Amino acid sequence: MTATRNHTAQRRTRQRTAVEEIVSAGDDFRTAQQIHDELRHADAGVGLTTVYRALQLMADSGEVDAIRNADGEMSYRRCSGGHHHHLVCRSCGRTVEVTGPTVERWAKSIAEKNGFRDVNHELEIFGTCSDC
Amino acid sequence: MTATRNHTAQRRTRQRTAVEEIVSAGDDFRTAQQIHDELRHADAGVGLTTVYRALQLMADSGEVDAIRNADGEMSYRRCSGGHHHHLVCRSCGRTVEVTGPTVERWAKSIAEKNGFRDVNHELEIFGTCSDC
DNA sequence: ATGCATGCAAACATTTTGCATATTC
DNA sequence: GAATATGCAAAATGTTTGCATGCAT
Repeated sequence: MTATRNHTAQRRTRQRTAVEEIVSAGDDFRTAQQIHDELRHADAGVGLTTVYRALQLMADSGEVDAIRNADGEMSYRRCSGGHHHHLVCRSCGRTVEVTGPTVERWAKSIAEKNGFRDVNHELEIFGTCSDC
Repeated sequence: MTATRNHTAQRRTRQRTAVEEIVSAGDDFRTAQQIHDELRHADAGVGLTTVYRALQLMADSGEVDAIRNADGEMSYRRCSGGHHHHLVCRSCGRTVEVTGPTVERWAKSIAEKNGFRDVNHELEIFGTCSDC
């Protein structure tokens, strides 16, 4: 058989590039709609549908982190690389990435103690930041 | 001034009781709609709107845990009391409640180290359970 | 030239709200 | 009897999909 195509053939389009640029530019989580607004503001001419689709693809490929905010909306942020968690200010929304071997180890061990394998976890810490 | 009423005067109604019973009966997270289905099935005669409202009140008062599932729907589960986290089998959905002073302390300390106050957190651990 | 990507509008799904009516206190 | 709770239908919200057209390859 011929070489297996990695995934789907990703095509480089003006709008997909625009979404990537906007996402890469920021440092915090933004919803698809916020990103669409910014693109609109920059006259990038990218439809909301396309933004949704682009972000989904980017999330699938691990290019961005996708989390769900308190309102149940998806938020996206460029991924800083490794595994990490988020410390979110519940007042202004400021986000700090945190990592900690402590939790990693704890989660893994408690899961295995319960007979779970192939473990991973999601952690969000909420608080009020110093500016608020 | 007259005594301040604690919150709103909660009234005991047939339907609110029915929701509480269904929630107390189960052990896993269910969406408002699933709970409504079960009530419907039991001919409890409780409207979907009421189920939503009842669950919101119960969540506010800490009577149930409310989390958002992967699809962004709210799920509710009777609260076993204290603060805890969930270990979820990604194959069969089995849920184990876990607690751990380790994470609690870690989350609190890392948050405060970043200048965050009034901290709380949400943690979900996913894995494959021994039965799967 | 081929076929994935786009974008509009419409479909969808979940949750919330307005308001008349029923029920609890 | 006063005030809250209910329930329907409709609104609101966020996201997805169908399909004709455009564009990258």
